[in-house]
Amino acid sequence: MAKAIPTRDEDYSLWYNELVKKAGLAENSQVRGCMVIKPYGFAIWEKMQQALDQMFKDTGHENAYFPLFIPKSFLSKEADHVEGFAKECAVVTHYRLKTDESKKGVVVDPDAKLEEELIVRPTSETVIWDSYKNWIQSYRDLPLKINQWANVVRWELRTRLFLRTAEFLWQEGHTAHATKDEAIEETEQMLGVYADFVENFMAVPVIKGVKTPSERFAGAVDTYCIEAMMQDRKALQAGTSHFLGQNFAKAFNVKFASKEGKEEFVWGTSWGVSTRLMGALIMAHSDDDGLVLPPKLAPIQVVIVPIYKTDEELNKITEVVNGLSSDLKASGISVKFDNRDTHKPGWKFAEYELKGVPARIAIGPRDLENGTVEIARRDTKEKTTVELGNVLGHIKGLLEEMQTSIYNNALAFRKENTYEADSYEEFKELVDKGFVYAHWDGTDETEEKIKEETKATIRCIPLDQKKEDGKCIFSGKPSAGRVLFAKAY
RNA sequence: CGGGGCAUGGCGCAGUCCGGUUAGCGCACCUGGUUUGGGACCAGGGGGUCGCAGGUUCGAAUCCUGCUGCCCCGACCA
Repeated sequence: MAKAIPTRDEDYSLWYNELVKKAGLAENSQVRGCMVIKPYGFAIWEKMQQALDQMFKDTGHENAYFPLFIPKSFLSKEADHVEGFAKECAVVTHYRLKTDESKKGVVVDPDAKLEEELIVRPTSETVIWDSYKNWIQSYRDLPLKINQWANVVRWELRTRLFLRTAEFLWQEGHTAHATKDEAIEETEQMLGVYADFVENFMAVPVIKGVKTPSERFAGAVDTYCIEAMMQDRKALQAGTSHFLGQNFAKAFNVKFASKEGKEEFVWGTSWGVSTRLMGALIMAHSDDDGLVLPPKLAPIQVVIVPIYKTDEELNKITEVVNGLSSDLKASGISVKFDNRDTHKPGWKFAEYELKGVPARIAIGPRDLENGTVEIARRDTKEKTTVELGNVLGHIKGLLEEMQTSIYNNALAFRKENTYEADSYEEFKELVDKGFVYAHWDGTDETEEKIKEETKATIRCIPLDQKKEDGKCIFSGKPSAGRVLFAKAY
């Protein structure tokens, strides 16, 4: 897989930024901390959206849309929630501009001050629960399982393309249930959906787990997460699913009449993944020649490049290509025939490698003579000559093989860079090299001290944690199992 | 918000220390020709308020003052 990818933070960042720009995915906007997603980047995001949306529907969810603005008072209804988000909110205070004295520009009209400021949503729990209050009266209205595709704004101090921008696109699910067990089940189910998507579509292996109290979502009782390893061996939180208990129901007074005729607060969940997944996709698989996209998410799965000298040759090639591409398309494979005469074949090869197109078919005079084509795969760069009649079968097999091979490579990489530490000395050394499983005494203080001294955080308490008695690497106090430590984005 | 760096054509940079012709190079772009199985070559051409605002000077990309924006590292976070 990747060759010569820089591992120093600084160099890796530069490499990543350059790749995102060169591949035509996104660029920094003039607007502070925001990003412009370019057509090719958005096409990949759309593939992700499509797959996720289908998975949400298959698990009984419906889409809806709620307001961008949240009255300030809503946010203060849930104490932990407001504390968690207060420091990163964009606030609308006025509703009008006017030309300034010098007539050269515009200024905020001080007479147009809002009575109650509006917050640009950093997440929608509050507006949504405010609606749910009116939607839910009886157990017959439950469960309520809704998803929203939207943009949110968080005024982060430091931004990075896709990974942390001031405005980002995401999906947020918000559900309400009659019982605690059902809500927990929903939380875990959606974590499973995310893990399934990230592993089977994005070809990125993840570790499912529960966050420690200090890393929990503001307002949640429990936060579940999936954590993935990037090629610089750092961890990236790829998705979260929260069990909200009755916190928001109580804050927004959402009650229902149970079968037994009692009035009870509903139980809630929320879960989300964002355009950060684009960052994960890029950082997990790319090499020095550009992106490596798993076939299931590649906007173009097969590109066909003609090699010709004369119009006559091009015509012959086009004839063959037309047959080929209609066969491929009939099998649900997305094909692009790049017959532009403005670029040479070599240029096109490099361009589609940069964009991560999984398979490339080249057809030239030599092939016309032999009744063959040349098929190259992006991940390994292997080239094979294939008889015309076998192209469809070959491509189908290749795309499937690449999807699993890309995943297996990422999994092997993670395994190679995952360790167990039994002493703090050992831990400090290993945590620079990747994921480290170690014993922890379960206290906030220990977690915080380790973070201060090593920059590593507890990514999660793995769901498949095996019971194993041990001693906390920091305090020496007893521990019942290892937790996952890593440096993270 | 702290620490470091940067701002010169669409992109990447040189020139700034030590002020002085017409601000230069690579890539990209346009025209013509030759090319086309891994980012072609030759010839010609277009494109710049040197981040912004003041100041010093006969003269400022270059010196001084103030401002703004961006990038990287940290704190915060998906």
